[in-house]
Amino acid sequence: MLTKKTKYGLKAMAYLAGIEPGQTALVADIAAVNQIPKKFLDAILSELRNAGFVYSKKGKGGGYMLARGAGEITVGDLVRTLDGPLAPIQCASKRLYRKCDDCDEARCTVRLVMLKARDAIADVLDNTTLEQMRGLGQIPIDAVSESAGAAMDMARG
Amino acid sequence: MLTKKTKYGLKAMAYLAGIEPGQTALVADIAAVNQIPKKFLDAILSELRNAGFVYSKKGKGGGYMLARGAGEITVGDLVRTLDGPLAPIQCASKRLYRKCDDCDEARCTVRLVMLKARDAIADVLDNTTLEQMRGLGQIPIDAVSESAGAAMDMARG
DNA sequence: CGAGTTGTCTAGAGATTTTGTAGAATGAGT
DNA sequence: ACTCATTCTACAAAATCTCTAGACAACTCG
Repeated sequence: MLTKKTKYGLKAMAYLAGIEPGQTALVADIAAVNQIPKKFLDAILSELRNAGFVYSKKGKGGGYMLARGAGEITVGDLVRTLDGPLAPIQCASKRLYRKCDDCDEARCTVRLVMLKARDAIADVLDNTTLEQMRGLGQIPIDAVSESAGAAMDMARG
Repeated sequence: MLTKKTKYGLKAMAYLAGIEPGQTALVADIAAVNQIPKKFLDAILSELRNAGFVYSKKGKGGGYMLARGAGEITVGDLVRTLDGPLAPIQCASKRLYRKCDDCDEARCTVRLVMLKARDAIADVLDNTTLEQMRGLGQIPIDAVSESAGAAMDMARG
């Protein structure tokens, strides 16, 4: 399960993807609209800024904006930044791999299953950009929940 | 990320799936072979027992065995029992759904993405049985007799 | 029956992570 | 100067995770 921090971060990024390009949004506004504690969101956006996803400007007329186009930021990368590896267990992670100390890796069947789970998760999250995520809000719900594959194709298209 | 508890539980179940049908395994042996703290494993197996996945017998000659065939127990159900929902966020869960309080569900794009992630995860874990998981670990025989074989022999006493 | 074996249950300790808050500092604009 | 808004450091309550202790209950064997 993702932490609230990650969920808040994704919602904030979706918000930023929705404002006019070149405009900035205030933390206070993002927090109010999405029901996120303001100070907590401060820290989250700060982290996203250090990771290069958003650009910030202080003072009057300041605020946050995306550092790149919404079509060039994937949900997968945001989740990795805020929540850590996509894989269910770290020894099954590809980008944030770390050896686990309680089993022999080559023969650990749990790891082999989780490797497949990781690929399935990454296939969804790494192929969904902020722009596509926003687009999901305009699709009738039953079309999304009905078939993951069909929805994916739509999102990719 | 899954907790260690879940990982331990899966490893223990894989172990039980590997012994002769009708035989029991001691907690102490499962713990030793898989490097799991014995008392912790006690609690985990107890939970799996309450959930109906394993059968236990007290006293001399006792121990644990699978309550059903290894082909009838899915990794997904084990993970749900030990770790909770498969979905990255609970409002995107199907079997363990719970409303989230910080957003309007129908329009929450984060939820819609995580619904697809959930489907992808469930597609892997619900379609992988303990038997299939064990199959993933099939390796050359000479490699087995080395350390795993010795450990197994030790475990069977 | 009695002794040894093995799982069961309750309780909780210790560590870590999560979810925030407070308040001063920094930089930008007017 | 003054205000606005992000940034930084520090902290703390709450929840969760990981693991242990110890008494207890059920079982087998002789």
